[in-house]
Amino acid sequence: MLTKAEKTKQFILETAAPLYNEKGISGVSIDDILEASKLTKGCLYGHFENKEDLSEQVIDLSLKKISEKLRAEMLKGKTAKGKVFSFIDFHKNPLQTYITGGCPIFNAAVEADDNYPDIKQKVAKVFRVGQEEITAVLQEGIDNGEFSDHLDPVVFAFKMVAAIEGAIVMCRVMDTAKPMQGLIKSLKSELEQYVM
Amino acid sequence: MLTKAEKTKQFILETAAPLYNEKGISGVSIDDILEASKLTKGCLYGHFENKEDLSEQVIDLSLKKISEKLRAEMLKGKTAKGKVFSFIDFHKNPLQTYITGGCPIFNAAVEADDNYPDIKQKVAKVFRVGQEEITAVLQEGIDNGEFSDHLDPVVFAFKMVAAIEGAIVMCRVMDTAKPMQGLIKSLKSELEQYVM
DNA sequence: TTTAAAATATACCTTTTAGTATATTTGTGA
DNA sequence: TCACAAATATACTAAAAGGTATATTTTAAA
Repeated sequence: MLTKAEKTKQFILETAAPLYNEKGISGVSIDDILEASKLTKGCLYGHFENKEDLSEQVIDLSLKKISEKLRAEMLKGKTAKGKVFSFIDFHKNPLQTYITGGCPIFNAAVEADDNYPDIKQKVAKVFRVGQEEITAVLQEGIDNGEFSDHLDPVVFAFKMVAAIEGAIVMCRVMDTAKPMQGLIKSLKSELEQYVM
Repeated sequence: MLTKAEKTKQFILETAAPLYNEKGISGVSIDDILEASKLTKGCLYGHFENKEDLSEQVIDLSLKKISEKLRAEMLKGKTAKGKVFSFIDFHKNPLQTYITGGCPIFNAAVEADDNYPDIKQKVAKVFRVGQEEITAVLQEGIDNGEFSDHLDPVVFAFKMVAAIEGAIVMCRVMDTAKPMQGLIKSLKSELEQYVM
Protein backbone atom coordinates (compact mmCIF):
# COMPACT_ATOMS: atom_id res chain seq x y z
CA MET A 1 0.00 0.00 0.00
CA LEU A 2 1.04 3.55 -0.72
CA THR A 3 2.21 5.54 2.26
CA LYS A 4 0.71 8.96 2.92
CA ALA A 5 3.80 10.63 1.56
CA GLU A 6 3.78 8.56 -1.60
CA LYS A 7 0.13 9.37 -2.13
CA THR A 8 0.77 13.09 -1.65
CA LYS A 9 3.72 13.09 -4.00
CA GLN A 10 1.69 11.31 -6.65
CA PHE A 11 -1.15 13.75 -6.10
CA ILE A 12 1.18 16.71 -6.63
CA LEU A 13 2.52 15.20 -9.84
CA GLU A 14 -0.96 14.44 -11.14
CA THR A 15 -2.20 17.91 -10.28
CA ALA A 16 0.81 19.59 -11.80
CA ALA A 17 0.84 17.58 -15.03
CA PRO A 18 -1.97 19.45 -16.82
CA LEU A 19 -0.66 22.78 -15.56
CA TYR A 20 2.75 22.05 -17.04
CA ASN A 21 1.12 20.92 -20.24
CA GLU A 22 -0.95 24.08 -20.54
CA LYS A 23 1.42 26.76 -19.27
CA GLY A 24 4.77 25.21 -20.10
CA ILE A 25 7.69 24.52 -17.82
CA SER A 26 8.76 28.13 -17.43
CA GLY A 27 5.14 29.27 -17.44
CA VAL A 28 4.01 27.42 -14.31
CA SER A 29 4.94 28.72 -10.93
CA ILE A 30 5.17 26.77 -7.70
CA ASP A 31 2.29 28.90 -6.46
CA ASP A 32 0.17 27.76 -9.41
CA ILE A 33 0.68 24.19 -8.29
CA LEU A 34 0.06 24.99 -4.63
CA GLU A 35 -3.16 26.75 -5.52
CA ALA A 36 -4.37 23.89 -7.70
CA SER A 37 -3.46 21.24 -5.14
CA LYS A 38 -4.46 23.26 -2.07
CA LEU A 39 -1.18 22.22 -0.49
CA THR A 40 1.56 24.37 0.97
CA LYS A 41 5.20 25.02 0.25
CA GLY A 42 6.47 23.04 3.18
CA CYS A 43 4.59 20.04 1.91
CA LEU A 44 5.68 20.38 -1.70
CA TYR A 45 9.32 20.94 -0.85
CA GLY A 46 9.15 17.90 1.41
CA HIS A 47 8.68 15.81 -1.72
CA PHE A 48 10.77 17.67 -4.29
CA GLU A 49 14.22 19.23 -4.04
CA ASN A 50 13.40 22.26 -6.14
CA LYS A 51 11.42 23.33 -9.19
CA GLU A 52 13.80 21.60 -11.57
CA ASP A 53 13.34 18.31 -9.76
CA LEU A 54 9.58 18.75 -9.75
CA SER A 55 9.52 19.70 -13.43
CA GLU A 56 11.47 16.65 -14.44
CA GLN A 57 9.27 14.29 -12.48
CA VAL A 58 6.08 15.91 -13.77
CA ILE A 59 7.21 15.66 -17.38
CA ASP A 60 8.37 12.12 -16.71
CA LEU A 61 4.94 11.18 -15.45
CA SER A 62 3.18 12.83 -18.39
CA LEU A 63 5.45 11.10 -20.87
CA LYS A 64 4.92 7.78 -19.16
CA LYS A 65 1.14 8.17 -19.05
CA ILE A 66 0.71 9.19 -22.67
CA SER A 67 3.14 6.52 -23.87
CA GLU A 68 1.26 3.82 -22.02
CA LYS A 69 -2.05 5.12 -23.27
CA LEU A 70 -0.86 5.13 -26.87
CA ARG A 71 0.52 1.62 -26.48
CA ALA A 72 -2.80 0.48 -25.03
CA GLU A 73 -4.72 2.10 -27.89
CA MET A 74 -2.58 0.31 -30.45
CA LEU A 75 -3.22 -3.01 -28.75
CA LYS A 76 -6.95 -2.53 -29.34
CA GLY A 77 -6.34 -3.33 -33.00
CA LYS A 78 -6.13 -6.99 -33.97
CA THR A 79 -4.24 -6.58 -37.24
CA ALA A 80 -1.30 -4.30 -38.05
CA LYS A 81 -3.66 -2.03 -39.94
CA GLY A 82 -6.08 -2.13 -37.02
CA LYS A 83 -3.36 -1.12 -34.59
CA VAL A 84 -2.24 1.79 -36.71
CA PHE A 85 -5.82 2.92 -37.27
CA SER A 86 -6.40 2.80 -33.51
CA PHE A 87 -3.36 5.01 -33.03
CA ILE A 88 -4.64 7.45 -35.62
CA ASP A 89 -8.20 7.48 -34.27
CA PHE A 90 -6.97 8.20 -30.76
CA HIS A 91 -6.08 11.67 -32.01
CA LYS A 92 -9.39 12.52 -33.59
CA ASN A 93 -10.25 15.30 -31.18
CA PRO A 94 -7.25 17.59 -30.72
CA LEU A 95 -9.29 20.09 -28.71
CA GLN A 96 -9.78 17.59 -25.92
CA THR A 97 -6.54 15.81 -25.28
CA TYR A 98 -5.71 12.96 -22.93
CA ILE A 99 -3.85 15.43 -20.73
CA THR A 100 -5.35 18.89 -21.00
CA GLY A 101 -3.40 21.29 -23.20
CA GLY A 102 -2.36 19.20 -26.17
CA CYS A 103 0.13 16.40 -26.59
CA PRO A 104 2.53 16.40 -23.63
CA ILE A 105 5.32 14.82 -25.65
CA PHE A 106 5.12 17.50 -28.25
CA ASN A 107 4.66 20.40 -25.85
CA ALA A 108 7.66 19.25 -23.86
CA ALA A 109 9.64 18.82 -27.08
CA VAL A 110 9.04 22.39 -28.20
CA GLU A 111 9.99 23.95 -24.90
CA ALA A 112 12.79 21.61 -23.86
CA ASP A 113 14.52 21.86 -27.24
CA ASP A 114 16.63 24.95 -26.52
CA ASN A 115 16.18 25.19 -22.78
CA TYR A 116 16.06 21.95 -20.84
CA PRO A 117 18.67 19.48 -22.08
CA ASP A 118 17.76 16.74 -19.60
CA ILE A 119 14.08 16.84 -20.50
CA LYS A 120 14.98 17.13 -24.17
CA GLN A 121 16.80 13.82 -23.94
CA LYS A 122 13.84 12.14 -22.27
CA VAL A 123 11.47 13.44 -24.92
CA ALA A 124 13.84 12.36 -27.68
CA LYS A 125 13.85 8.87 -26.23
CA VAL A 126 10.06 8.73 -26.11
CA PHE A 127 9.91 9.75 -29.77
CA ARG A 128 12.57 7.22 -30.74
CA VAL A 129 10.94 4.35 -28.88
CA GLY A 130 7.53 5.35 -30.17
CA GLN A 131 8.79 5.41 -33.73
CA GLU A 132 10.37 2.01 -33.26
CA GLU A 133 7.15 0.54 -31.92
CA ILE A 134 5.02 1.87 -34.77
CA THR A 135 7.65 0.85 -37.28
CA ALA A 136 7.64 -2.65 -35.80
CA VAL A 137 3.87 -2.92 -36.18
CA LEU A 138 4.11 -1.86 -39.82
CA GLN A 139 6.96 -4.27 -40.44
CA GLU A 140 4.93 -7.09 -38.91
CA GLY A 141 2.16 -6.16 -41.32
CA ILE A 142 4.56 -6.48 -44.22
CA ASP A 143 6.00 -9.72 -42.91
CA ASN A 144 2.62 -11.37 -42.49
CA GLY A 145 1.41 -10.23 -45.91
CA GLU A 146 -0.99 -7.58 -44.69
CA PHE A 147 0.95 -4.77 -46.40
CA SER A 148 2.92 -4.66 -49.61
CA ASP A 149 6.66 -4.42 -49.14
CA HIS A 150 6.56 -1.16 -51.04
CA LEU A 151 5.56 0.39 -47.75
CA ASP A 152 8.54 2.00 -46.02
CA PRO A 153 7.70 1.48 -42.33
CA VAL A 154 10.23 3.97 -41.00
CA VAL A 155 9.14 6.74 -43.32
CA PHE A 156 5.43 6.11 -42.89
CA ALA A 157 5.69 5.92 -39.10
CA PHE A 158 7.51 9.22 -38.98
CA LYS A 159 5.22 10.93 -41.46
CA MET A 160 2.12 9.78 -39.61
CA VAL A 161 3.30 10.90 -36.19
CA ALA A 162 4.70 14.20 -37.46
CA ALA A 163 1.48 14.99 -39.31
CA ILE A 164 -0.72 14.11 -36.36
CA GLU A 165 1.40 16.08 -33.90
CA GLY A 166 1.53 19.06 -36.20
CA ALA A 167 -2.20 18.81 -36.78
CA ILE A 168 -2.94 18.81 -33.06
CA VAL A 169 -1.18 22.13 -32.64
CA MET A 170 -2.71 23.68 -35.75
CA CYS A 171 -6.22 22.54 -34.88
CA ARG A 172 -5.90 23.77 -31.32
CA VAL A 173 -4.69 27.21 -32.30
CA MET A 174 -7.39 27.51 -34.99
CA ASP A 175 -10.00 26.15 -32.57
CA THR A 176 -11.31 23.50 -34.92
CA ALA A 177 -11.02 19.74 -35.14
CA LYS A 178 -12.09 19.67 -38.77
CA PRO A 179 -8.70 19.62 -40.50
CA MET A 180 -7.79 16.64 -38.32
CA GLN A 181 -10.72 14.70 -39.77
CA GLY A 182 -9.36 15.25 -43.26
CA LEU A 183 -5.87 14.30 -42.19
CA ILE A 184 -7.07 11.10 -40.57
CA LYS A 185 -8.92 10.09 -43.71
CA SER A 186 -5.88 10.90 -45.83
CA LEU A 187 -3.45 8.97 -43.63
CA LYS A 188 -5.76 5.97 -43.55
CA SER A 189 -6.20 5.94 -47.32
CA GLU A 190 -2.46 6.40 -47.75
CA LEU A 191 -1.92 3.25 -45.72
CA GLU A 192 -4.76 1.47 -47.51
CA GLN A 193 -2.79 1.85 -50.73
CA TYR A 194 -0.35 -0.70 -49.35
CA VAL A 195 -2.96 -3.18 -48.14
CA MET A 196 -2.70 -6.37 -50.17
CA MET B 1 14.49 57.47 -43.70
CA LEU B 2 14.16 55.74 -40.36
CA THR B 3 14.51 57.95 -37.32
CA LYS B 4 16.88 56.94 -34.54
CA ALA B 5 13.98 55.79 -32.42
CA GLU B 6 12.50 53.72 -35.20
CA LYS B 7 15.87 52.12 -35.83
CA THR B 8 16.30 51.31 -32.15
CA LYS B 9 12.82 49.87 -31.86
CA GLN B 10 13.41 47.71 -34.90
CA PHE B 11 16.77 46.63 -33.49
CA ILE B 12 15.15 45.57 -30.23
CA LEU B 13 12.52 43.56 -32.07
CA GLU B 14 15.11 41.89 -34.29
CA THR B 15 17.34 41.09 -31.33
CA ALA B 16 14.46 39.77 -29.27
CA ALA B 17 12.91 37.62 -32.02
CA PRO B 18 15.33 34.68 -31.80
CA LEU B 19 15.30 34.87 -28.01
CA TYR B 20 11.54 34.58 -27.97
CA ASN B 21 11.71 31.75 -30.47
CA GLU B 22 14.24 29.83 -28.39
CA LYS B 23 13.10 30.50 -24.85
CA GLY B 24 9.40 31.10 -25.39
CA ILE B 25 7.31 34.07 -24.37
CA SER B 26 7.30 33.29 -20.67
CA GLY B 27 10.88 32.05 -20.83
CA VAL B 28 12.53 35.30 -21.92
CA SER B 29 13.07 38.06 -19.45
CA ILE B 30 13.45 41.74 -20.16
CA ASP B 31 16.99 41.40 -18.85
CA ASP B 32 17.72 38.70 -21.45
CA ILE B 33 16.79 41.18 -24.16
CA LEU B 34 18.73 44.02 -22.57
CA GLU B 35 21.80 41.84 -22.31
CA ALA B 36 21.53 40.69 -25.91
CA SER B 37 20.93 44.18 -27.25
CA LYS B 38 23.30 45.98 -24.87
CA LEU B 39 20.58 48.51 -24.24
CA THR B 40 19.02 49.62 -20.99
CA LYS B 41 15.61 49.53 -19.40
CA GLY B 42 14.94 53.22 -19.91
CA CYS B 43 15.55 52.78 -23.60
CA LEU B 44 13.46 49.66 -23.99
CA TYR B 45 10.53 51.02 -22.04
CA GLY B 46 10.71 54.16 -24.18
CA HIS B 47 9.65 52.01 -27.10
CA PHE B 48 7.32 49.48 -25.51
CA GLU B 49 4.62 49.89 -22.90
CA ASN B 50 5.39 46.68 -21.07
CA LYS B 51 6.45 43.10 -21.66
CA GLU B 52 3.10 42.15 -23.10
CA ASP B 53 3.35 44.91 -25.69
CA LEU B 54 6.90 43.89 -26.54
CA SER B 55 5.97 40.22 -26.78
CA GLU B 56 3.15 40.91 -29.17
CA GLN B 57 5.27 43.05 -31.44
CA VAL B 58 8.14 40.55 -31.42
CA ILE B 59 5.86 37.67 -32.34
CA ASP B 60 4.21 39.88 -34.94
CA LEU B 61 7.56 40.57 -36.54
CA SER B 62 8.58 36.92 -36.50
CA LEU B 63 5.28 35.85 -38.03
CA LYS B 64 5.57 38.54 -40.69
CA LYS B 65 9.16 37.60 -41.56
CA ILE B 66 8.60 33.88 -41.84
CA SER B 67 5.37 34.36 -43.79
CA GLU B 68 7.09 36.62 -46.29
CA LYS B 69 10.00 34.24 -46.57
CA LEU B 70 7.72 31.28 -47.24
CA ARG B 71 5.80 33.28 -49.81
CA ALA B 72 9.06 34.24 -51.51
CA GLU B 73 10.24 30.62 -51.51
CA MET B 74 7.03 29.50 -53.16
CA LEU B 75 7.42 32.14 -55.87
CA LYS B 76 10.74 30.57 -56.83
CA GLY B 77 8.80 27.73 -58.41
CA LYS B 78 7.44 28.29 -61.91
CA THR B 79 4.73 25.62 -61.87
CA ALA B 80 2.29 24.71 -59.12
CA LYS B 81 4.34 21.61 -58.42
CA GLY B 82 7.51 23.71 -58.44
CA LYS B 83 6.05 26.14 -55.93
CA VAL B 84 4.98 23.38 -53.56
CA PHE B 85 8.33 21.64 -53.89
CA SER B 86 10.09 24.93 -53.08
CA PHE B 87 7.97 25.23 -49.98
CA ILE B 88 8.85 21.70 -48.95
CA ASP B 89 12.55 22.07 -49.69
CA PHE B 90 12.76 25.24 -47.63
CA HIS B 91 12.32 23.01 -44.57
CA LYS B 92 15.05 20.52 -45.36
CA ASN B 93 17.24 21.47 -42.44
CA PRO B 94 15.18 21.69 -39.27
CA LEU B 95 18.28 22.08 -37.12
CA GLN B 96 19.08 25.43 -38.68
CA THR B 97 15.90 27.41 -39.04
CA TYR B 98 15.27 30.78 -40.64
CA ILE B 99 14.84 32.24 -37.18
CA THR B 100 16.93 30.36 -34.64
CA GLY B 101 14.96 27.95 -32.47
CA GLY B 102 12.56 26.28 -34.88
CA CYS B 103 9.50 27.53 -36.71
CA PRO B 104 8.28 30.74 -35.05
CA ILE B 105 4.69 30.15 -36.14
CA PHE B 106 4.63 26.76 -34.54
CA ASN B 107 6.50 27.71 -31.41
CA ALA B 108 4.16 30.61 -30.87
CA ALA B 109 1.19 28.35 -31.54
CA VAL B 110 2.17 25.86 -28.86
CA GLU B 111 2.73 28.45 -26.18
CA ALA B 112 -0.02 30.89 -27.07
CA ASP B 113 -2.67 28.17 -27.26
CA ASP B 114 -3.65 28.12 -23.58
CA ASN B 115 -1.95 31.30 -22.41
CA TYR B 116 -1.93 34.24 -24.79
CA PRO B 117 -5.29 34.64 -26.50
CA ASP B 118 -4.28 37.69 -28.56
CA ILE B 119 -1.19 36.00 -29.93
CA LYS B 120 -3.14 32.81 -30.45
CA GLN B 121 -5.51 34.69 -32.75
CA LYS B 122 -2.62 36.14 -34.76
CA VAL B 123 -1.03 32.72 -35.14
CA ALA B 124 -4.35 31.20 -36.13
CA LYS B 125 -4.69 33.82 -38.84
CA VAL B 126 -1.20 33.10 -40.17
CA PHE B 127 -2.03 29.40 -40.39
CA ARG B 128 -5.36 30.08 -42.06
CA VAL B 129 -3.92 32.47 -44.62
CA GLY B 130 -0.98 30.16 -45.24
CA GLN B 131 -3.31 27.23 -45.80
CA GLU B 132 -5.38 29.30 -48.19
CA GLU B 133 -2.33 30.30 -50.19
CA ILE B 134 -1.00 26.76 -50.54
CA THR B 135 -4.48 25.49 -51.33
CA ALA B 136 -4.78 28.15 -54.03
CA VAL B 137 -1.51 27.04 -55.62
CA LEU B 138 -2.69 23.43 -55.66
CA GLN B 139 -6.07 24.44 -57.06
CA GLU B 140 -4.35 26.39 -59.83
CA GLY B 141 -2.39 23.25 -60.60
CA ILE B 142 -5.61 21.31 -60.94
CA ASP B 143 -7.26 24.04 -63.01
CA ASN B 144 -4.38 24.25 -65.48
CA GLY B 145 -4.16 20.49 -65.85
CA GLU B 146 -0.94 20.03 -63.88
CA PHE B 147 -2.62 17.89 -61.26
CA SER B 148 -5.48 15.41 -61.43
CA ASP B 149 -8.68 16.61 -59.84
CA HIS B 150 -8.47 13.64 -57.51
CA LEU B 151 -6.12 15.80 -55.49
CA ASP B 152 -7.91 17.41 -52.55
CA PRO B 153 -6.05 20.73 -52.22
CA VAL B 154 -7.35 21.58 -48.76
CA VAL B 155 -6.48 18.20 -47.32
CA PHE B 156 -3.09 17.96 -48.97
CA ALA B 157 -2.11 21.50 -47.95
CA PHE B 158 -2.98 20.79 -44.35
CA LYS B 159 -1.32 17.40 -44.29
CA MET B 160 1.87 18.78 -45.79
CA VAL B 161 2.17 21.70 -43.40
CA ALA B 162 1.22 19.64 -40.36
CA ALA B 163 3.74 16.95 -41.25
CA ILE B 164 6.54 19.42 -41.89
CA GLU B 165 5.85 21.37 -38.72
CA GLY B 166 5.66 18.21 -36.66
CA ALA B 167 8.82 16.94 -38.28
CA ILE B 168 10.73 20.11 -37.44
CA VAL B 169 10.02 19.65 -33.76
CA MET B 170 10.75 15.93 -33.78
CA CYS B 171 13.99 16.32 -35.70
CA ARG B 172 15.15 19.12 -33.45
CA VAL B 173 14.50 17.22 -30.26
CA MET B 174 16.17 14.09 -31.64
CA ASP B 175 19.03 16.17 -33.03
CA THR B 176 18.86 14.75 -36.52
CA ALA B 177 17.66 16.05 -39.88
CA LYS B 178 17.43 12.58 -41.36
CA PRO B 179 13.74 11.81 -40.78
CA MET B 180 12.95 15.10 -42.51
CA GLN B 181 14.70 13.87 -45.65
CA GLY B 182 12.44 10.83 -45.72
CA LEU B 183 9.37 12.93 -45.11
CA ILE B 184 10.27 15.32 -47.92
CA LYS B 185 10.69 12.46 -50.36
CA SER B 186 7.41 10.96 -49.24
CA LEU B 187 5.46 14.22 -49.52
CA LYS B 188 6.91 14.87 -52.96
CA SER B 189 6.07 11.41 -54.24
CA GLU B 190 2.61 11.69 -52.72
CA LEU B 191 2.06 14.82 -54.78
CA GLU B 192 3.68 13.24 -57.84
CA GLN B 193 0.90 10.67 -57.78
CA TYR B 194 -1.48 13.40 -58.87
CA VAL B 195 0.73 14.83 -61.61
CA MET B 196 -0.89 14.26 -64.99
C1' DT C 1 25.81 76.65 -33.35
C1' DT C 2 22.45 76.59 -30.13
C1' DT C 3 18.81 74.46 -27.75
C1' DA C 4 14.70 72.05 -26.86
C1' DA C 5 12.89 67.74 -27.47
C1' DA C 6 13.75 63.07 -28.16
C1' DA C 7 16.34 59.16 -26.89
C1' DT C 8 18.88 56.63 -23.69
C1' DA C 9 21.11 55.51 -19.13
C1' DT C 10 21.00 55.08 -14.12
C1' DA C 11 19.15 54.15 -9.93
C1' DC C 12 15.59 52.86 -7.69
C1' DC C 13 10.95 50.52 -6.35
C1' DT C 14 7.46 46.64 -6.35
C1' DT C 15 5.88 42.30 -7.16
C1' DT C 16 6.52 37.76 -8.05
C1' DT C 17 8.93 33.70 -7.48
C1' DA C 18 11.82 30.13 -5.58
C1' DG C 19 13.34 28.45 -1.53
C1' DT C 20 14.08 27.74 3.82
C1' DA C 21 13.58 27.55 8.90
C1' DT C 22 10.62 26.34 12.08
C1' DA C 23 6.20 25.35 14.10
C1' DT C 24 2.34 22.33 14.07
C1' DT C 25 -0.25 18.46 12.97
C1' DT C 26 -0.95 13.71 11.85
C1' DG C 27 -0.12 8.87 11.19
C1' DT C 28 1.62 4.65 13.02
C1' DG C 29 4.38 1.21 15.47
C1' DA C 30 5.43 0.04 20.33
C1' DT D 1 -3.11 5.15 23.57
C1' DC D 2 1.15 7.14 23.73
C1' DA D 3 5.10 8.98 21.70
C1' DC D 4 7.87 10.05 18.14
C1' DA D 5 8.82 10.44 13.58
C1' DA D 6 6.92 11.66 9.30
C1' DA D 7 4.14 14.87 6.98
C1' DT D 8 2.34 19.28 6.43
C1' DA D 9 1.57 24.32 7.46
C1' DT D 10 3.24 28.92 8.52
C1' DA D 11 6.06 32.63 8.23
C1' DC D 12 9.86 34.25 6.62
C1' DT D 13 14.17 35.38 3.27
C1' DA D 14 16.60 36.14 -1.14
C1' DA D 15 16.75 36.73 -5.72
C1' DA D 16 14.78 37.63 -10.00
C1' DA D 17 11.65 39.99 -12.68
C1' DG D 18 8.86 43.78 -14.30
C1' DG D 19 8.40 48.50 -14.12
C1' DT D 20 9.22 53.75 -13.01
C1' DA D 21 11.32 58.30 -11.90
C1' DT D 22 14.76 60.95 -13.09
C1' DA D 23 19.27 62.19 -14.78
C1' DT D 24 22.09 62.43 -18.79
C1' DT D 25 23.13 62.31 -23.48
C1' DT D 26 22.10 62.83 -28.27
C1' DT D 27 19.65 64.40 -32.28
C1' DA D 28 17.90 67.57 -35.38
C1' DA D 29 15.38 71.85 -36.35
C1' DA D 30 15.75 76.84 -35.85
